[in-house]
Amino acid sequence: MTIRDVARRAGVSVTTVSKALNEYPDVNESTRARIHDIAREMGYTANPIASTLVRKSSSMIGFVMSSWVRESGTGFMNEILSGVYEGIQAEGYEVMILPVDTQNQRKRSFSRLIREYHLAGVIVQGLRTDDPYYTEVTRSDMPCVLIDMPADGTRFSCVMSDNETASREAVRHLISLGHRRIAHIAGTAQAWVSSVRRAGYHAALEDAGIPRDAALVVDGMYLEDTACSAAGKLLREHPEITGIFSASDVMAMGVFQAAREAGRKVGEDLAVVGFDDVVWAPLVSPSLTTVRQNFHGMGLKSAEMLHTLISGSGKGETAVVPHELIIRESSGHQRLPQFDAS
Amino acid sequence: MTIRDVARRAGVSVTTVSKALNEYPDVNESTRARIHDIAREMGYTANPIASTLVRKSSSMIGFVMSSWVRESGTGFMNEILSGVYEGIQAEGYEVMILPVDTQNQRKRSFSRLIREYHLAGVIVQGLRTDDPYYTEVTRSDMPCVLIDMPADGTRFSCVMSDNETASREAVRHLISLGHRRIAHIAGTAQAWVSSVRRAGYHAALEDAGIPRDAALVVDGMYLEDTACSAAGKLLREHPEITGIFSASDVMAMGVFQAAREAGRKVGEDLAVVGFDDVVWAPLVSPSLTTVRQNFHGMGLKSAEMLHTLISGSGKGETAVVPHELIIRESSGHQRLPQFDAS
DNA sequence: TTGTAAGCGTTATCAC
DNA sequence: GTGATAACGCTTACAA
Repeated sequence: MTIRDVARRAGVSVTTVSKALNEYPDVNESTRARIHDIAREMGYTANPIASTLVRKSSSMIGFVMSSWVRESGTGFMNEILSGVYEGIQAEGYEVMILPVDTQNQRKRSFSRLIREYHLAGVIVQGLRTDDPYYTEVTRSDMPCVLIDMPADGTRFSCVMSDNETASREAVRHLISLGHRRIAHIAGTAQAWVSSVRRAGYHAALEDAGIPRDAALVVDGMYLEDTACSAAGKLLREHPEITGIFSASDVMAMGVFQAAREAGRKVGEDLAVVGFDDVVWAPLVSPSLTTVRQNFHGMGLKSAEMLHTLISGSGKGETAVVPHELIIRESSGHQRLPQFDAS
Repeated sequence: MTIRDVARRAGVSVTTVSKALNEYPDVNESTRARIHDIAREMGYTANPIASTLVRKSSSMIGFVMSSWVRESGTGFMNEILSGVYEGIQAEGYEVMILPVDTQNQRKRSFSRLIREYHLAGVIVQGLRTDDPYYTEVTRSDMPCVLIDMPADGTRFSCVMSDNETASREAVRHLISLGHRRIAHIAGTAQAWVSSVRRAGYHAALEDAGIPRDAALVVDGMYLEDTACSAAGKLLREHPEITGIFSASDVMAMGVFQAAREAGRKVGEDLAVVGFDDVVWAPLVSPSLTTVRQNFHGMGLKSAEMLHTLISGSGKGETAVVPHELIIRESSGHQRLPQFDAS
């Protein structure tokens, strides 16, 4: 069934049907109503493929993410996507998920895909700033919302947690428990959030008048293994460390392992705070004190902001989604003052 | 840039270009080669929207799943999708994810969406057999692969774990440890896998000559809370139970909770086996003995089978993806014979 | 306010 | 082997 059938049935031209259904102003109110009724009755909806072809713009959006496997186990991609899908539902977008696969990167160009399918806009999540797709997407003039990435222009919107404040609070928590020698396991240098979280760590130290020590900041590359060996080295060379702030929960697990190997007890003689609050954070032993990010909220917000951009009803802006420090066992209890004098 | 530009550049008609690029036989080999070269040089690729419009078939497939939120925390949707995306990559399909949202079910008809977008086929995951979309999709003549669902026709393909054997092995494991009074927390009756897992449970009992007891099988609805209260009731009314086989890891967590409330020690005086091996199964305390499903493999296989169906190069069939019983702490150790005599 | 007709970029039909 | 030409189903100048 096509628009012609509706036109025939309504006794008008296809033009009128198209205009009526697309809510153009230049169509008689009663005609419009009648056409709407008939269309509903016939169960007609415009073929999106045909209208995309002529309009050169679809109601499909792209969701560019790093590969599925990389996020496997943390579960936050699900959260983000559930938010995105909730956000698009009202406006009737569809979404095309475009996982960046480094292996096939040469084969598929997203900008090509986006152009070919006339995607209305894209949401980009957690790409490194040196990822070819990052520049490819952001260089285009496509409506674009970046999650957890900095905007280098006003044409985009951004949604993110307040990573600096969150990190600052996490470290302040450690300080309030009496810790003074606090290390930081940072993420990849190429990931923008890493530098921001590091800044928050530094800010908290400064707030408390604790001098920075570059030797206490190591790169864990967001990988459990790397974090484990980095933390191990740290604990060996600086046994006076009593607190560690890890830029991700996954890396915090590496710290747990390193602590075990170093004969330290997390939650007792070593306080650990993570970042993300992944699903298993409350389940590990000891349960992990961490910064909860509202991933669902970020997905939802990004969908809403993308719609704003697409509809032209607003400019690009940055949205901050509230976080929350979740205190569990791994950060332990208040340290007794005398323990500090080591 | 369109096909006309390529045609102009090659000094042939658009028809010839189209035929050459689509590998039709009736085009001169040298012409074809030249056109290919020019197209590559110009970076031309056919507009999929336009070709979908005329071909009435796209290279996009649908992935119908239950809502994102429902799977949140288990992480297996990621696994399946990572497999699906790996499987489609070679053939160049795109994927449109269609999460079933019970709230908006009336608003969106998938068969309409599938028809409108001329999807080449669909993969359906874990819908209940009484879900309207299940009948909607399976009743259509669309190439279709069902994950974890029974095929009621030869037009579909199915991919699943051997749920019966897996359950049988899980329960046999409990029996081999010396357990005789073994309860089963089943999933929703409407989910097909539930009945199969229950059958496996019964088969294992029969294998060991242990009489069935209907009172030891309860419905946990795949929910942690429901499983918790069901298991609690079970442990209260049948304190002689020493082993519980749960049809999912999530429900096993409900069992853990119920055991705690009943003063039973999982892994010591109560053996628990789950199903799925979700990401946090090794992290809970005690770590969970469970059946590992190869979700990535299921996704991969389903993509391959869907391609077979779409390309017409094969009939629908059922693929079984290997599972594995992962023995951890929750099933405990060999029970001493004298403990049986209670 | 309504209708006619020309596209959108392809592929399919059918002559040449 | 190759090329006009007519679809595909829709939107949109432009004309009425």
